[in-house]
Amino acid sequence: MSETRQRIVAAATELFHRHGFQATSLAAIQQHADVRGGSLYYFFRTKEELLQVTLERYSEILDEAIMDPAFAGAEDPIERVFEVLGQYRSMLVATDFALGCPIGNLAVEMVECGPEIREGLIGDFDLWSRKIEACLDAATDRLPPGVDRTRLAGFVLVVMEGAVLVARGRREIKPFDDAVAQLRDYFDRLTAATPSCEPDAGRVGPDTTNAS
Amino acid sequence: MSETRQRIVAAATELFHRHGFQATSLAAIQQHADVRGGSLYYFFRTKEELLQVTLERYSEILDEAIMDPAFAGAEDPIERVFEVLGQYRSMLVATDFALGCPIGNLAVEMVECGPEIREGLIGDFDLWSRKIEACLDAATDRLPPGVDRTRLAGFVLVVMEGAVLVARGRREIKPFDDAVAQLRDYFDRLTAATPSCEPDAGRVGPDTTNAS
DNA sequence: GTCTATATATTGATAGAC
DNA sequence: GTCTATCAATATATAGAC
Repeated sequence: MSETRQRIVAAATELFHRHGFQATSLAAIQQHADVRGGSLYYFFRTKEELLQVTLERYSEILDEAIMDPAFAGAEDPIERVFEVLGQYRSMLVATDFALGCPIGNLAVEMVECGPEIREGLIGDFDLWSRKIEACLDAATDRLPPGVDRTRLAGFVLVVMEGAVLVARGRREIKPFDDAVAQLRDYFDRLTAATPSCEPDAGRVGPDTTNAS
Repeated sequence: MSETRQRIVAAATELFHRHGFQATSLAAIQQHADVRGGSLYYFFRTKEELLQVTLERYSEILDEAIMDPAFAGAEDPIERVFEVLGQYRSMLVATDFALGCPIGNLAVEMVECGPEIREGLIGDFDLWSRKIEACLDAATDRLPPGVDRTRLAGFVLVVMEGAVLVARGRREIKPFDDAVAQLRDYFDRLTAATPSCEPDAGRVGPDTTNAS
């Protein structure tokens, strides 16, 4: 693995995340990677081929930057799900909403693209969902018997992407926090739900709904 | 109001929605509006100024294309919320995932932009949320007493944006349908919830969770 | 108001020296 | 492998005739 190639991928990874695919020129990538001239084409035939490699790199970063620190922040599997959301919150606030979800951004931007890009996006979405689903699997006994955990994990992904999108659009963290609080209320009701009327069913109260 | 100007705005409205802001050239807009040459600059000083007008136009289209037909499809206020989501589903399927939410797309794409664009995006988000909130207000008696309906309306927006984003990224409608089904389950649990243990609390069962 | 013609900058990509 | 030099296309925006 050439060290030059790594610098190019690292630069593309960051700039595509920050500015998007179209808004990032190859000249900017070359400058950021300290590679002069068109020697970028020695490693990648087109800009889209570079994006393809970047999408594979994002699957590695997902663990390093999101999942590992989130899982280290909590033992409880359901709390880990919300720790993951907390990682995105931290990224939004720390960068003043400059950085959102790189996969979500590209899913919006790459309307017309080759099949390789599409497969990369789907692969990253799959990876993300599976990590969350594993948490839900570990909490099976606290969820209602009939819950489709794959579907619920997909719902967490949808809420994360939507919350990041709206928060970045509005440039304020409140809509993100509100969405997470609402998802928390849903999980509270799921974990409190019981087939019949049992003592601790009283947790389904109005309080959890209004928690800020 | 010049008729030429209207044609330009209509062309920009469609092309920005379909291909995005950056991917739409002014030449394409001129061609689509049947306006030759740079006479576009008689009405708009910059491309971003044209986008600004387009954002105002989207607030009108929201009623025409989404809210009016959705509200006509159901009398029940909560059903109307899900009819709104159904409108986005129809748009995704009918266009083979080419058209998503124009506001959501621009919220992702317009990272660095002038304050006018930001205000336009926020205004459109506000308008959308208020329409949903009005539905929730009409269903106050069926929701738990303490529910923050503004926050719940924001959650519906987040789920819609996230569901459209993931469905378009994956190019399949299933993640959208799954997210809507999960939101439906949440609403079922909300409307079934009662302060204490009452007869019809049995609706909080495992069945609703697995409904496809 | 609408047009033609064009300025100016930047884009992704290529050719070829070393 | 990495560089310099450059191509051809396209972008936004402007000037000025009619």
